[in-house]
Amino acid sequence: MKNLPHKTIERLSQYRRALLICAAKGKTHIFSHEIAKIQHITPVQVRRDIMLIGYTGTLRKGYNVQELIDLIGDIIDTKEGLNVAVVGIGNLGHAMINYFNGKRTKLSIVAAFDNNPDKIGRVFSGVRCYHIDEMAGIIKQDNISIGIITVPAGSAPEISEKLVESKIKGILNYTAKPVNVPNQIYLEEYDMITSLEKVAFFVKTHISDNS
Amino acid sequence: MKNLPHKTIERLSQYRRALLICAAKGKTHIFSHEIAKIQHITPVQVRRDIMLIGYTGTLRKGYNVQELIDLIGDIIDTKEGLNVAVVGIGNLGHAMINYFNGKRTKLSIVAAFDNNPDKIGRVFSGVRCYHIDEMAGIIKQDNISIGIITVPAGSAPEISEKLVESKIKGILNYTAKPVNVPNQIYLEEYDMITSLEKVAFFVKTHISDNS
DNA sequence: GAAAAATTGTTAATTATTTAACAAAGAGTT
DNA sequence: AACTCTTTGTTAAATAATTAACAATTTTTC
Repeated sequence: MKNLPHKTIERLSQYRRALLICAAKGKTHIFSHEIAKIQHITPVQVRRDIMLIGYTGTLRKGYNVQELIDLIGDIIDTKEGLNVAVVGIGNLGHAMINYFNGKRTKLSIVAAFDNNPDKIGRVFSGVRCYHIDEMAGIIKQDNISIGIITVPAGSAPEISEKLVESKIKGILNYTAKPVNVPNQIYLEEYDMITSLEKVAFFVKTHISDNS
Repeated sequence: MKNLPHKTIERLSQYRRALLICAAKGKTHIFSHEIAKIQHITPVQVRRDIMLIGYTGTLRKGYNVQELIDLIGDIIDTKEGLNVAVVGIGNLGHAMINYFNGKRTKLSIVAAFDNNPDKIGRVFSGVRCYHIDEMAGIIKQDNISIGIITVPAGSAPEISEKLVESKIKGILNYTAKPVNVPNQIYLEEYDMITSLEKVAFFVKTHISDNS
């Protein structure tokens, strides 16, 4: 169980989300093919992922929903939780904060940063916005481990540098501009234009090869 | 050159973005290792991707920036372009529209849909918002091929169904809830919580194995 | 003009991920 | 109690993606 594949990690997060919904509906057990259906993947893949984390279901009854939720939590969460900051309170940053509001998770967005004076000091969906220059101080004070970059693409490198200086541990960069960070910092980049262009490509070539 | 790997498609989109910036700066040629540096990948991978699309650089001079931009365009764009609609004008939908504004690309967001009466009829960053019930009509009339779902997770299945009925060809689902579509429709799903949980996991296990 | 350095293009090897195959075993059926 | 069906867990095979290795060739340097 030492080295889980990256893809498995992603799926575990998704399984958990689906399982929480099932639990809320009062479902106590679930089959691999049911999870698979929800996630549009194969039952084998679900079973294999679950095998990798060392959980065992009951033959002909499936997996215990709550146990599986808890186990996934043990794997992907930290006990104490991690604090997160959003840098850039535009629409995207705001969406990010809203997204998390109410989601009970071990990840909490505890601060936001921007350089627009109109935003400094205001509280957005429960998250206070500070000036970017206060970043190092707040990140230390609030023990923030992860920074989400949602500024305009042009400012991304500068922001990422500031996050690095502030001793951040992980960065999620949502701008179209790739940033460079020392490699003890975990960096994940995602860009919506690429995704849309990818969809466009497959629409163009009318390949329909996803489940 | 028939079957490009999915990952290559994504990278081509990213290369092009980087190349456009280079071109704007007046750079006429670029080496594989320069592109690699920008994208944090290896030069071999860049060369291999470029090989796959059948382009050939000049030994010791690198690739012609403009030619490469044009060729990538031939591959991932359609000649006439494709029209896109955003469903759900919350922060995320709004971010999506802004993101695209001014980006010269063969993809145009030409319509938005929402069910909030306050938004119907308004124009957001140049994109008119219609009621969700008008979807089928507008999608047909404006020849829209791709739908981006940015509604609250709970409404995703319903919206996706409406898009399918409207004969959409590709869907990009940004909600945390996976949707089911017939498989001649290309579906791409992305969910920010999963990404953030993934970063958290790798921060937790302080693995620093990305370039 | 020979040698060294740089850089592409490509095949082969490696690694990562998914899928197939199937044994094992519980539950229901006759 | 034998038979059938279902579903898990796991090994093996297949597929996909990345990386290594290196020949070929142009430019630069001596």
